[in-house]
Amino acid sequence: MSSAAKTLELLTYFSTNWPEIGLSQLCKMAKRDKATTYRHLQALEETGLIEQNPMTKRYRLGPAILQLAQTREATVPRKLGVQAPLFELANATGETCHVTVLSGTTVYELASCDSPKHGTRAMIDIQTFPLHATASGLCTVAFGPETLMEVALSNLHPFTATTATTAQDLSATVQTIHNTGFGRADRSYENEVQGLSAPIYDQTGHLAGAVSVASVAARFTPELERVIQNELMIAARQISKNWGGTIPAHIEALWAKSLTSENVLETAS
Amino acid sequence: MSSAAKTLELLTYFSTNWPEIGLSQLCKMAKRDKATTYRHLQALEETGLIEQNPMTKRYRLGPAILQLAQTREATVPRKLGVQAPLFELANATGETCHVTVLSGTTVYELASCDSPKHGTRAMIDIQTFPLHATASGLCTVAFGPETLMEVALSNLHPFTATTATTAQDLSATVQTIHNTGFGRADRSYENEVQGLSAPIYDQTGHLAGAVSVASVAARFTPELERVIQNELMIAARQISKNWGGTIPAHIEALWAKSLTSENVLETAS
DNA sequence: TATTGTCGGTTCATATATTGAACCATTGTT
DNA sequence: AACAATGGTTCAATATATGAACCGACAATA
Repeated sequence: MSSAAKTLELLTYFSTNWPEIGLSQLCKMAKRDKATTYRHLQALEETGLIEQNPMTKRYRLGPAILQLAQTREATVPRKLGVQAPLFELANATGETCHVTVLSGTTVYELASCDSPKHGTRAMIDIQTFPLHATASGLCTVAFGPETLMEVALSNLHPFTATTATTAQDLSATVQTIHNTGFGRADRSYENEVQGLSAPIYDQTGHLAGAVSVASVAARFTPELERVIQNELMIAARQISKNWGGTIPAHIEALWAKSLTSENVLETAS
Repeated sequence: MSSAAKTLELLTYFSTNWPEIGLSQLCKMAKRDKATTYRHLQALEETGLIEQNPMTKRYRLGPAILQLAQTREATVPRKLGVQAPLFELANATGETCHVTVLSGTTVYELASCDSPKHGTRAMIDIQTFPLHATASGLCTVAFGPETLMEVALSNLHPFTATTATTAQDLSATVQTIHNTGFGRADRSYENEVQGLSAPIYDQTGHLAGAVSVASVAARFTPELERVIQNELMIAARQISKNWGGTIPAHIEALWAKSLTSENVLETAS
């Protein structure tokens, strides 16, 4: 691992739950030497990516981050096209919703929106989504570049009893997604969370990310699932449009089929 | 210079004007070897700080930036408390306004706001403000930590004919600011730009940044200066309040004195 | 007040990771 | 077809990162 990579990795330890970190603590977290970590922090501080709180002597993310974020959003306007549809989705479904983006072989959270409807909510507080265990991740594997499957296989960490931990499990799960057009994670990342997701496309015509709904598993029903799928389609289409892309015809076909068969199921029951 | 620092420095070459950069171009800009730069870019890409546009093969800022920005703003809510007062300031003065923050010994731009009032505007497109040549920088030197003067002295780059380039010039300029409570830069960064600024404080009680107005020098008059100073005080007070601080009494005293003497000047003329 | 533990920060010999000239494969231009 | 860009890769030389031990400051404890 390069020194630069080690330095950059330090940034990932900062989060809204853990916004300020002291030197010693950071050493423990990163499992590195104090002197090394200190020098890395200094390099980060020089560029303004982190700064030291003069009161507590602890470190926190710095102002340069905001600069870069502004440039990023000006370059690739992603968040802008996400806010409204995501808000709609959260309200329509009454659940917590996320939008993730694929960069390289990693699925990053771009935005999330909680619905105020229920007291209990599915809370997901991660910055990168595991490919094999979350609805977003699985959806990305299913419709993203081929190479993602290998990456997913290289880390099959078992989060819960239903996490796919073998190549067979995973490819079966992905196969289902290929057939339905919706990502699905049945308590496979957290025990009480049921995830559903749909792919998002941008102007390149390739998959750019996913939009997902994380339901509290206890109240997940087939009716709710249909509602969510319906809203996911709307959100995915809108976000793709805002990003300069469209949902490919083969996905739209899958969705149409999915809904039809479910309607049949419904009328049968 | 550490390898990590070199890696991080690459990020500074991305801006809204120059949002995507190819490997070779970046090498030229950073004056580094291609192999080195490539490895550095890879390190940045691994953490999602940059990504490669799959169409053009060029690099651009990545999605992880947005994550970090969200965390930063949740940790230290700066932008939030700036938007409204800055907008007011731009409208009231009819000029381009900036808010800068001090982190370590560097003055970063946090936000800017153009007024639509005039066809010509003072455009400043930089990410870090030179301490010795801009109103914000000078104001920060004047009211920030003592050590800033040394840093300022170590780089007296002559941007224009009126830039302070000697220790005497600089300390005279800073002395004036100490006396008036307003930063001032008379065409010392760009030939057509006249800058005025006021300090901002946060809950630590120390200087946290500056708010500034960049006027087109051709239309700068004593009356406009008074208007701007007045609006700067309002903005500085409001932003400091939003950041959990207040303008120290000695600064308020300077401002009160400044305004009085100017009123005298006005009635005299 | 002496003791202990922890904190942020620093030093220096050791050894490991970084470097860059030269090279390759593609692509687009003349 | 030759040329000049581009992005990407290799490997010996060496410059750079590393971490155990150390320091001074502070806070809690006895």
